[in-house]
Amino acid sequence: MSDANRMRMTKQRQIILEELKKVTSHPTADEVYQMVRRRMPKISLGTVYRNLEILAGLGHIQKLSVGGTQKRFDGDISLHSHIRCRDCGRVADLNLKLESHIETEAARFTDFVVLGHHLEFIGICPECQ
Amino acid sequence: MSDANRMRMTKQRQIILEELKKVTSHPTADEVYQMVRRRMPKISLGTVYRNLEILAGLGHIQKLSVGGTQKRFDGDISLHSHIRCRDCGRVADLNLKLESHIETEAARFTDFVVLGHHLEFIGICPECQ
DNA sequence: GTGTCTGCAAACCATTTGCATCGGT
DNA sequence: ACCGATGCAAATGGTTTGCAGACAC
Repeated sequence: MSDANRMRMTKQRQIILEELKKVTSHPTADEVYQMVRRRMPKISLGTVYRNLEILAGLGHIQKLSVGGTQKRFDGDISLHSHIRCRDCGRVADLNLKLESHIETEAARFTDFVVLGHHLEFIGICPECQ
Repeated sequence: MSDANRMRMTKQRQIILEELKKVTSHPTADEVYQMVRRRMPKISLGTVYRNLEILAGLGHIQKLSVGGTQKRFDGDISLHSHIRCRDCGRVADLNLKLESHIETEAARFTDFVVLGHHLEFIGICPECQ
């Protein structure tokens, strides 16, 4: 699964990756499915889920830990924060970064080993205002 | 729903609130159900879900927007960040707060109306290390 | 040829909901 | 008495999985 040596670059996987790199939205698995289906009508939703998981594991895409019921995926793997619409769930990028030592700082307050962080804003998108 | 005047303080609702205020963990709906069941064995899971939603709407408890598949609830309604265990999903408080200007700052970078933010750390809890 | 990947459909799991009845105010 | 709340069970919705055949290497 996470061993790139044994991973096959199937047509399905290729197209999922391409479509995700094309957009700046942060599609849910089902939205990726709809996008990919235009180019490959026979692909199954299960395959989309499996590949999103694999591609995220390899670091080619990002699985977003945002609120809401559905997971969202991002073709942009750079560290950046997001804002989610309270009303429609849409997610947009927000180019605000925390100082890089925030995790070191956080480690002082917990007995957990700190691995990373997410900053998410909640708001109302232009469409919903 | 959100009109406190019309809300009845049923025994179920009372106990759910009490149990949640008792603990510093951040239980899932099912964990709350298990806690409440000790005092009220006939309560239904549906009632727990309905009341958690209502209590959160009234601001008596907090619904956490953390990653993971299950929603979690917090009897502590103060603004604070959390750290979630990558391996077991456990959530703990982390007394690290961002400067209060962060939302005003964020508003400059987006066309969303900014309403709030969540800061979540990911790590490995003592049990899982 | 081998072993991973796919499509399909069924299974899973957290959460929500319809409904008849109950109980707070 | 009114109308919101409960218990129960079925429905929902997103995601995962088992399996037999297909395909990348």
